Amino acid sequence: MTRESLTSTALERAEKHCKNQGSKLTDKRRQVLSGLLASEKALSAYELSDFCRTELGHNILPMSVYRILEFLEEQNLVHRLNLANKYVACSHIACEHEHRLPQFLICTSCHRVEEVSLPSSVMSSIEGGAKTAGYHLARNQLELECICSDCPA
Amino acid sequence: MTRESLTSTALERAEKHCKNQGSKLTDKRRQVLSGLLASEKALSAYELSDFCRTELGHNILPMSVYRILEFLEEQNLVHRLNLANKYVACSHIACEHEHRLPQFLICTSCHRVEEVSLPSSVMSSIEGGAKTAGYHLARNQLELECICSDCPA
DNA sequence: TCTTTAAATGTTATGTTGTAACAACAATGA
DNA sequence: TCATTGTTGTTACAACATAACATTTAAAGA
Repeated sequence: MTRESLTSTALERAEKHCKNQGSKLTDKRRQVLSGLLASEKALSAYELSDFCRTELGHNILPMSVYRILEFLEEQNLVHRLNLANKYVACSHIACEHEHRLPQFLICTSCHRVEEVSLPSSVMSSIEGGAKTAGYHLARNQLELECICSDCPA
Repeated sequence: MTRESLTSTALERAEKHCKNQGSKLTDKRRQVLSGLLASEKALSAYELSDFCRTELGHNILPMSVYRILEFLEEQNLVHRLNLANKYVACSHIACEHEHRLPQFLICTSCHRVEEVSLPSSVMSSIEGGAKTAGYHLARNQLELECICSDCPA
């Protein structure tokens, strides 16, 4: 499947998903989401604002981008990467898979991001280690600083 | 052991450690490190600058704090938490333990931080998952967003 | 000791990320 | 139509971080 058709499929599903939730995927929200889907890598809100303007011709100021990203994150359509202060589209919008607890491999060099699913035994073992220390996990989202295969070690 | 004696022990060891590395723990560096050791929780560079001034009477501007934290991190005396944009003193300075790959449980509510060591099997399993996706870990430092036992869930 | 050099710190300016507060506009339902 | 709510625009500012250059301090060699 081409990137374009994947994107349009994802946008259709996102629209249905929002409707099911009783909210709306407005034009601006669709533009921001399509920007993230078109990007090869994670983008900050400011970068995404630039990307939408220069690549897609959509003028969306950073403040609006923040608000829209917040909305899209509530809808599980995008993920915020706290380790990088950047955002990625959820890689499962266009596919049939149920949404699982996400783990992210973030290339610190080029900001390419891979969304993976580690064995649940790993996550439960981490959770167990936290519990021993008197903590419990606030988000089961794991973010790992990596180097991808395209970047020099 | 009291917090004060732990701190002075840690500072002594830090000084020796630096000397072994051919570098120096200057007055300012010692002040910044003692600030972090005295703090109950992770601090940003600006917060640490304030803390040193108001609690310890040491005037160190944020720019210097950044430089000094960079130095202390190279010496493995402090850790930068990318998830919170804050810094903590390494919890192993004063103790005999060898420095292992650190994992951090970070309370997102009060910024209290616990430095733990998860089983190496967990880390290797994570590393394996990354390798499958064509990534390799850049830092074996795991940062987990948690809620500590003192904070309401 | 004196001089030279390098390291550390001070200072100013600016870039980047994120939020607060309020205005304007649009969609919806009574 | 009018009121209400939700969405977006706009301005201002707070917090985090770095760049560039000046000044001071420490170390090393003559």
